[in-house]
Amino acid sequence: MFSKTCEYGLRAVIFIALESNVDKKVSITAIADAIESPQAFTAKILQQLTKNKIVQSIKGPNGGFFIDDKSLKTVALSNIVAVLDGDAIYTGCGLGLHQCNDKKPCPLHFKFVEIRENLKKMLESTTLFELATDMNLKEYFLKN
Amino acid sequence: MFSKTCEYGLRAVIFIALESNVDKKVSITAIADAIESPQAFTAKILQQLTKNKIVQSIKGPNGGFFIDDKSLKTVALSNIVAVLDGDAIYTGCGLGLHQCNDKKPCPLHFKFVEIRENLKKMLESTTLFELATDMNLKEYFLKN
DNA sequence: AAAATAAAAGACAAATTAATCCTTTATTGT
DNA sequence: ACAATAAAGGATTAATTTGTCTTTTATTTT
Ligand code: FES
Ligand code: FES
Repeated sequence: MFSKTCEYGLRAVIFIALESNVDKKVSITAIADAIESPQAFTAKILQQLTKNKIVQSIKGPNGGFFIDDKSLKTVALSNIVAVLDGDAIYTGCGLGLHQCNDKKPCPLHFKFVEIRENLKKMLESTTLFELATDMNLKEYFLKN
Repeated sequence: MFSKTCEYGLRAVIFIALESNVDKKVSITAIADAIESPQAFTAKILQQLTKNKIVQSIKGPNGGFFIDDKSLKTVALSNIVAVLDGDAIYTGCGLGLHQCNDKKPCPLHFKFVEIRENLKKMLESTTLFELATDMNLKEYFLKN
């Protein structure tokens, strides 16, 4: 479904969101440990997300990654996926045609678009704030 | 969503199904041309599908690929995806946890499982026969 | 100012996926 | 039997994704 980059990215951001919710910044070491991902690789991913204003970062002692209150409420999972995997998942043809198109549909088009739209809506409607608060109520895991 | 292998495989099989519906066999050249895919690569994919009894093949003049009437009715898209991409798409965690599990769910689990199940059901309920007859009624495309 | 900390940046390396090319095997028609 | 046809099989190459390692830049504490 998603690339490894995107999987690690989503997990990392969710973890940062959780900590940001209690005003903590987290280092790349702490993140890689919490989500059980290759540290250097995860650092690269967070670099991209920082450039794209999904997360914020501060260098030096007591620095680290965090997400400001506004972003926490406005950033949805769809935004993260768009940055890391592009929008093929939102607009691409399930059978790999160059153009997904109602007028020139592949045999799976109408069935596939339905699934794709549901996925899109789900990602768009899931904000970091929702996930962060939800994780305080129920037990969820970012590694296993 | 699917690998290139799977995309080409699905398109190829749908094309073969269409032709088999009118008792025609098709060569790898005709297939690659019809679905606009790299010929040698598509040949490899069909080799796998032949081994897994999704399609049948006959060598030599007047040979080619085809799908027998029984397979046409019993083979669903889910079977093709399973052969070419494995079942990660049916059982894997959306955030890439090693194990997707109701008891130790990732933060996206319950929302993601719903999407995943819908995709699974769609693929399971779409048979080659349905696609082949459907394509005779409405205009669908296997390339663009 | 110097040392320590932590992310950013850049250059590589490894692994996987996508794709090609060449040879072999099976089948058919002449 | 022989030439032609078409898939099967094997080896190789190319491209992309995944992952590592080292250096640089920014910030803070002493
Ligand atoms: S054309 Fe294939 S999904 Fe739209
Ligand atoms: S644990 Fe992540 S989808 Fe089930």
